[in-house]
Amino acid sequence: MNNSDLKKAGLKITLPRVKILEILEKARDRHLSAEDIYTILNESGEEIGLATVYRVLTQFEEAKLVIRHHFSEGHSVFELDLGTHHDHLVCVKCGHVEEFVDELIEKRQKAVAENAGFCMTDHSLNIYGICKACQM
Amino acid sequence: MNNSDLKKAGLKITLPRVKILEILEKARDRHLSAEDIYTILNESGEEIGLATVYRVLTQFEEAKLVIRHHFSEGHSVFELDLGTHHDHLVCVKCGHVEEFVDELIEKRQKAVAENAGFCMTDHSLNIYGICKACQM
DNA sequence: ATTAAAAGTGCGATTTTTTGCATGATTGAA
DNA sequence: TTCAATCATGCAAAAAATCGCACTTTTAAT
Repeated sequence: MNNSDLKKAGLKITLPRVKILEILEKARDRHLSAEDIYTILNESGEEIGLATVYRVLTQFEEAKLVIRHHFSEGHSVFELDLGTHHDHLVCVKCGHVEEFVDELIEKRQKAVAENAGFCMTDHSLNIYGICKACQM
Repeated sequence: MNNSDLKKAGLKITLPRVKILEILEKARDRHLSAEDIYTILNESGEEIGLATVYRVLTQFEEAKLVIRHHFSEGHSVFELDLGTHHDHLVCVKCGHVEEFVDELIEKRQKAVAENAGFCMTDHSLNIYGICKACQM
């Protein structure tokens, strides 16, 4: 995920966008909220407004550079969209996120949608719990 | 779901709470947001503040009278908690919600969590698509 | 019925997220 | 390079969601 991906998406290459992409790259195991990203930017001395962070993330979502998730915390969190579909295990204590794919579940989802007469466009499965590290 | 359920939850029986429960009862096929409920209250002439609606819904959630969902629209929506776990098919056009349970998916979820060393506390599966009615 | 304790409500203030607008930066063509 | 067109940004203002506090209402014991 780099500047040429921005270009492809019809977005100009600007400091806020490059920095935000970098931050998302470095946090692949931990999905970040807009506020998280804003804090990280501030701490590294970048003078980027919170409004810009929200705006950029929304644009990235539209451009399919990132995926927005609505975990049960309330606010949205974001991760880079690497094109490979997956579901999530979310630790409710530390926020750690693990990804998984289960073909059987995928298959059954399709079947459920079909049975109900739905034309499936998307789906999201989140399993919440306490991760290994937090159990100790 | 009635006044005695409020009592059991340690909540006093007040007009806002009773009215909000009634509204949720009548909208079982369509999950409502706080704003939706506020609008319905206003239209039926009740002078209940938006803050109260948010507060009551949060209390209901804590009391396990309602379940809060984070569908992809962004804001939370609520449904009565009738005690039977289920997942959701959500129509992205009309907001219609259908419930389903698939034992195979349930089983696989447990297995996935276990394999990852997670102690599962909860899970949510939403399938988004166009419902039968909206396809015509 | 009366009443005191506890809990709930509405209002306004606060926080969180989004938007509008004037200024400033990026881009590709000359 | 330079320049004009276009798009982005920051700020302040607006919406959306939440919280604090003074005032009511509910409750259940009398």
